[in-house]
Amino acid sequence: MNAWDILSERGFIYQTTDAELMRKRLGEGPATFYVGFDPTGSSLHIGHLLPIMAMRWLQSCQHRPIALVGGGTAMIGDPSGKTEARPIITVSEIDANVECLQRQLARFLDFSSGQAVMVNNADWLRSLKYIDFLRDIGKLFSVNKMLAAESVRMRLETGLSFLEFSYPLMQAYDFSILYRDYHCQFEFGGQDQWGNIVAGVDLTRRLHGAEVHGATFPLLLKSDGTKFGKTAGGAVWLDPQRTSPYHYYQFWRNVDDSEVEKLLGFFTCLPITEVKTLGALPSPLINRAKEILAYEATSLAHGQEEAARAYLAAGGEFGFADPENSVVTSSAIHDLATDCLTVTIPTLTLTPADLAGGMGILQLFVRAGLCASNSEARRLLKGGGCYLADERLSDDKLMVTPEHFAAGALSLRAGKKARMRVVLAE
RNA sequence: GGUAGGAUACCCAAGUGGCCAACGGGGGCAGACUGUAAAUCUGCUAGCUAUGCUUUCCAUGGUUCGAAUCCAUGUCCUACCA
Repeated sequence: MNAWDILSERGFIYQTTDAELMRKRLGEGPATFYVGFDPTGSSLHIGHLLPIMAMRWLQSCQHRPIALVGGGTAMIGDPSGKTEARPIITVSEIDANVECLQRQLARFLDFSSGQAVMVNNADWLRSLKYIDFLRDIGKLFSVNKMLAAESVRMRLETGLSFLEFSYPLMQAYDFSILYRDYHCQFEFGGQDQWGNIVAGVDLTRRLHGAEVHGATFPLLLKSDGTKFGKTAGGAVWLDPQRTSPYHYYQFWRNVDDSEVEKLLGFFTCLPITEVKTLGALPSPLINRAKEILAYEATSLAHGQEEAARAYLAAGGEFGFADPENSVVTSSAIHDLATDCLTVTIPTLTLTPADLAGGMGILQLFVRAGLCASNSEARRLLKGGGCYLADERLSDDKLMVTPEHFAAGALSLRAGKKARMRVVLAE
C-alpha cells in the first residue's frame, strides 16, 4: 500500500506542497525523507510522537527516514508558533540534549544497516561563515516574503529579534544539505513548521534546481482547545524516568471519549478498519477502546512487558472495561489474562526509627510523595481527599504508629487516582 | 542614544501607604455526580512546630510607627523617535 494513502486515511496529513506528486513519488519506490527535532529539552514528549509515528509508517513502506536533531538550529531557536523568544541555552546543554533525543529516537525507528539515518545539523551549521552564508544563501531569500509568513507576522506585535528572524534560513539550508548529501526529497513536520518547510523546498529548488516536497501534520488539541499532552505535572514524557510507564498508560487511558478514534489512528498500528470499529463502541464499552489505545501506545514507547504491567496495575486499581474480553481486537492486550494480578503498587519503606514517637499523618503523605508540603496535605485532607486503608481521614493531627502496621502494609490514597503502599522495615 | 510606559503568585490580571498572603479569570487539586470520560455544581490553590507565626509583589538601598504601593540606583521588557 502506498505510504501516502496510509498517512492520509489515518489523518496525518494537514498541509502539503503537492499531494498528488508526493503520492506518486512515494509509490515509485524507496524515497528518503526527513523530520527535524529540536533539542531544547532533554527528552521527547508525546508532542513529538505524531511525527515519529508517521516516520514509522513511512519506514514500514521501505522509505528511508532521516531523523535530524537540531544541534545547530537550537543555537538560534525557532520562533515558529511561539509568542515569545525562548531563553538561549548553552552549547553544552544543547549537545547533551542532542544525545538524549538521539537515544530515544533510536527506540522508535530501525536504524540498522542504514535503513534510517541520524544527523545533527550542528555538523554543518556551526561552522558556517557568516559572510559566505549571506552571499550564497541569504541572497536567495526575500525579506518581503519572510515578513508575510504567518509565523513572523504573529511576532511583529510582540517583537522578534534578528536572531530568530534568521531561523528559517537555517532550516531551509538543512533541507538543501540533506538533498545534496542523501538525496532527501521530503520534509515533514508539525503544523507550525509549514513556513520553514516551504522555505526549504524553495531554497533547494533555487540552489540545486531540484523539486522536493514537504507536508505538515495536524496540531493536536484537546477538545477544549488546549494543547494535547499536557497534564498536571506538565508534559507527558517518553523518558520512563520522567513519566513512568504506568502514568504514561494512564494518560492514554484517560483521554476524552471523543478523541479515542483519532488517537488510535495516530498512535497505534492497528488496522484502520479496527480503529473505526473501536472508536464507535457504545458508551461504557468505549473504555475498552481506551485500554487498547493505552496498551498499544505504552507498548510502543516502553515495550510489551511494561505495557502489560501498567494495564494490569491500572485495571486492578480501577477495574477492567471488558472483563469478558468480548471486544474483538488484534491488539495483544486480548491475550492478557486479567486475573493473574501481580500488581506492584509503589511502595514507601519506613524504619521503626521514623515512627518513634509517631509520625504525623500529613508528614506521611509528604514522605510518600503524594503531597508536596504539609500545607498541601492538610488542604487535601480537609477537602476529603486523604484515605488511610480506604478510610477517609478527617483528623489532620492523627499520629501514625507501629500499631497501624499490625495488618502488614498500610495503604495511603490521595484522591481517587494516587496511591502508595507503606511498609515498615524490620 | 532620546522620550514615555511597564515588571505582582503556575499563566493572564487587579491593587497605587495600614482593612493584603494580596480582587477576578484561566489552569491545577480535591469533593458530589459518573464510566479512571465529558458536562455541571462545591471547596481549596505561599510555607510552618498553625485560632498564631514566617517569607513574598524584578534587585539593592532609603523614607515611614507601618510599603506591593512613596523615593534613589540598578537590571530586564515594550512602544514611539534617532
